[in-house]
Amino acid sequence: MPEGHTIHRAAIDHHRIFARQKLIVSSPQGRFSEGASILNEQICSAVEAFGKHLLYKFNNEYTLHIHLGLFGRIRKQKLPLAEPKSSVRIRLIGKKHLVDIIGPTICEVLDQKGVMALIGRIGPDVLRPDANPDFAFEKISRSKAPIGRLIMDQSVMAGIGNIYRSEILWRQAIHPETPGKAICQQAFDRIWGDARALLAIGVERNAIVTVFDEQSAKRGYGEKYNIFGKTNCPNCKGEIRRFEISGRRTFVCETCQPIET
DNA sequence: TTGATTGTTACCGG
DNA sequence: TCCGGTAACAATCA
Repeated sequence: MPEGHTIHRAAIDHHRIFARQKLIVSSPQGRFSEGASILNEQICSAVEAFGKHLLYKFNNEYTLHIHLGLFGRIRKQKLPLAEPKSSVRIRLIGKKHLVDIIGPTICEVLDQKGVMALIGRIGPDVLRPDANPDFAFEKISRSKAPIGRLIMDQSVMAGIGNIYRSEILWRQAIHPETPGKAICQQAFDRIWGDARALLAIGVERNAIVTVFDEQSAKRGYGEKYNIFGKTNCPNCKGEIRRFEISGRRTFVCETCQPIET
């Protein structure tokens, strides 16, 4: 679930239901009691996403920092209260809604300095209007690491996860094993633009959708991916190669995505 | 019970 | 210094 679009969607949604409200913040399992007590009964001023990091800002200058990792989930419900699942780490309650944060890898309270440090170490987020893509291109064009690794490196550019990685590179006909330094400005611009467009659609539809043929448009659903988890290329029908980049499965059509060096 | 999974970081060796 | 590999952590489902 958690690629960048999930977090941005949550930020927009939670800002809508929580901003300017005094929140009840609790730690049902008691595993985040100190943090919860700092934030409890404070007014939420903003909810923002930076890459896959979610920040709830409060008027007392403290910020709740959430990262869902691979397994974390966010569950929003309308009041009245329901019993939290046993894996709920922190629960936020506003006037009409509650949000449970389930199994995050990061759940902590940051001060202003901590927030600055966090934002400083995250690369430009493809979904943020204030992102500077030049920073990412600069890093990519100086690296000999494969582009498939670089675009998913959140300190290079933020937001892309394992599914979008294979999908974007296939759509842009770029081989994931192409070294960063072999990626020209135009190729990078295509990657950045496609990432931004796809993740924005992901935010809207609350799903990873990278296929836009007539059939799926008419029906409103259909195949969601072009290449991820597939055995044959939808374009040339050839066999798709499956391998790993930094321990994560990657899919490539050697015919449609020729490698450049 | 085992394995797989839309993620990240600390640590270590080359 | 930089790069790649490995372990650790998280929750759920088939």
